[in-house]
Amino acid sequence: MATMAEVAREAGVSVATVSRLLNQQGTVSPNTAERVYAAIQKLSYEPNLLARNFRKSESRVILILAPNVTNPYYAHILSGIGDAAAGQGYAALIFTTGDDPAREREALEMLKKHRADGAILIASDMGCNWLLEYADRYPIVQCSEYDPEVDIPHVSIDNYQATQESMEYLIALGHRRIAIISAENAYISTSLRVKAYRDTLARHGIAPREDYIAQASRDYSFKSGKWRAKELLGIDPRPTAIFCISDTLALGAITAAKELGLRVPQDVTVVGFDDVEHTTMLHPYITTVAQPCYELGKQSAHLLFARMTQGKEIPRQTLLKHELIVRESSAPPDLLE
Amino acid sequence: MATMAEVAREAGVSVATVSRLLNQQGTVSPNTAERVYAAIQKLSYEPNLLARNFRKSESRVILILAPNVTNPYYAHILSGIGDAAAGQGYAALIFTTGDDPAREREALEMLKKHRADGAILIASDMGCNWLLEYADRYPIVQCSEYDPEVDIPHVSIDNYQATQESMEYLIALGHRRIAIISAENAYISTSLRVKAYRDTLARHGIAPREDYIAQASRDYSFKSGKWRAKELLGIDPRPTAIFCISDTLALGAITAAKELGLRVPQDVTVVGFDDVEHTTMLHPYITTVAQPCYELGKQSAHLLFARMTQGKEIPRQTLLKHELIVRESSAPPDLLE
DNA sequence: CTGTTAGCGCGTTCAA
DNA sequence: TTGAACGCGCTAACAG
Repeated sequence: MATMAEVAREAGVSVATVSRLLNQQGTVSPNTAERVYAAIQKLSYEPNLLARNFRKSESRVILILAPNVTNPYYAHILSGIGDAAAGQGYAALIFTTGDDPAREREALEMLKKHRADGAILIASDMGCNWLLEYADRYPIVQCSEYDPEVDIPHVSIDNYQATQESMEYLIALGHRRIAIISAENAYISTSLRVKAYRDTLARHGIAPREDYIAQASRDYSFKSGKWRAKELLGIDPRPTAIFCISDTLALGAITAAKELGLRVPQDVTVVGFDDVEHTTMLHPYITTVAQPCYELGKQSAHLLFARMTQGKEIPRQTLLKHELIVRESSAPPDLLE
Repeated sequence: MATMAEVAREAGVSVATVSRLLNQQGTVSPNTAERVYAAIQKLSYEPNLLARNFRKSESRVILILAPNVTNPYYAHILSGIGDAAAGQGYAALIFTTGDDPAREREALEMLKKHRADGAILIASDMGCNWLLEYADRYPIVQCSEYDPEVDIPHVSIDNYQATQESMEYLIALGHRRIAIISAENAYISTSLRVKAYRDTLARHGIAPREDYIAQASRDYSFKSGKWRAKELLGIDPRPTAIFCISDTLALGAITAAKELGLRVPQDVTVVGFDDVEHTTMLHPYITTVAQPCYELGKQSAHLLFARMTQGKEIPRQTLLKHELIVRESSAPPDLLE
């Protein structure tokens, strides 16, 4: 592999000139520029990023932490981040944490070691005692989840508002016995959705029943959704609608209903959250709140770049637009029952 | 951020000693070792990977090229690669190519620039004229797709054998009018599957009908599967079974059947390929060929590491086990029709 | 507009 | 067992 010194010798100039040309720093006469380019061509020179990055003390890498990479919700966010990063000449280093704070912390060490210039935390619900220290010293942005008490820039949607809209929609349809399948995690999205669920019911004078509030596994697994739904649908009086805080859970609820001989939406309405694409592949298509996953990722990356260049003078919170999409899994309750 | 020199000064030793200790190179007396560790602790020193990697002329990064990151098939492979890489102290740099050879090539330039030590190409159907040059100079491994004519190590499954098993299964069920939905791409998996489809029919004395052979979009989109299936199901005589080369296409075929008022599997059998998890979320559960995606990724990474350490003396082809999983979407044809 | 030069932080000789 | 010294390839400050 040719080095810059060799190129310089070949072109009969100094390394500084070659460097200047490559970095559009200062000015180089068209004449010598041409000679240098010829030399580069001839030796098929490629700059050594190991050396360049070392010299400039930057890695041009951003760290992405996600619970996993197979959940389509995360995958779409990653996609948005990846494209935005590539557009800025950055590479995305993806670390999966499996929701393990220890691995999360371990990954953030990469920042200290100069393996990455900044980090985006996707769906991290960390205690934030020590996270803030990192965010103070390094550019860190959170995506989709965050701690409202902690001052770390983040991109998300208005989970409270989105849930409220879903609930208003269900109530307008005529539903009164509305259950919810939430999840056993500490995500802000989860608590905001549960809160909006309770508040909206209360505002309409509907007393929330504690047995209508179920919790699925922390990773929103299909199976846990199915089990919780079966329990809910066994309650007397049976809920006429189930609001699920993720599409996977909604799919589980629909399967549970079918296995109990209940039709969706005629016998029970099911509403999801996220709008991951594979739910549009089989009937009934799910009524759900669409999140702009790709955009969530893209904006997170842009926010991170802003943080890296402009320092801490960036917005603390960016909320993107959601959208309630009404499809087939929701209908008015059967009032004759 | 403290440097090694500062640690050395603090401990009253030379940088060489600190370095030796950190790299378990040579020997350091327990006495001084302790002093050095104390200094490291006190200054909370972290080695600068930028400098270390530069010095050792290695990036400890492997490049992953994938068409996208949202297709669950790729996502699971990425998951396997990521875990294997992390286990070896490597970071996985994921680049999405959108099936664009230009972007693929651009990404491989990273190898020349020393941004990565090796690369894994997932589902790359490149012409391979120039790919071989790269593979000759750098550690490169292909995952899932490869060119049989080109000598690049790869990990995949036996697509021919797997398809043959599916076809034998359908024929054993009594099917004779079997259609296939393939895809408009140049993947080896596609051509092997189509070939096995034809060969197996022929071996059973069934003349293949060209109009039973459909091609969906190159990325196996749900919609294209649906359209192709609708066309196939409109043919007289109507096929009693459709073999799809991906689960997404199978989902499309099932939807098409439903929209035409046909029941699966009573009126038409549908078989898929890949066994991506979300197909187990809604009925009918698909009969499909399961690919060990995670393992495919993991083995690819191990193969790459072998290539990086042992040079070119590694197996050219690694074939992992597939499995035909019979579920609900397949049944004997209705012989009374 | 161009060349000389000084490190960046580390690993690794070679001597002691 | 330890230390002194060199250089990886590049950028940037300075001098010309």
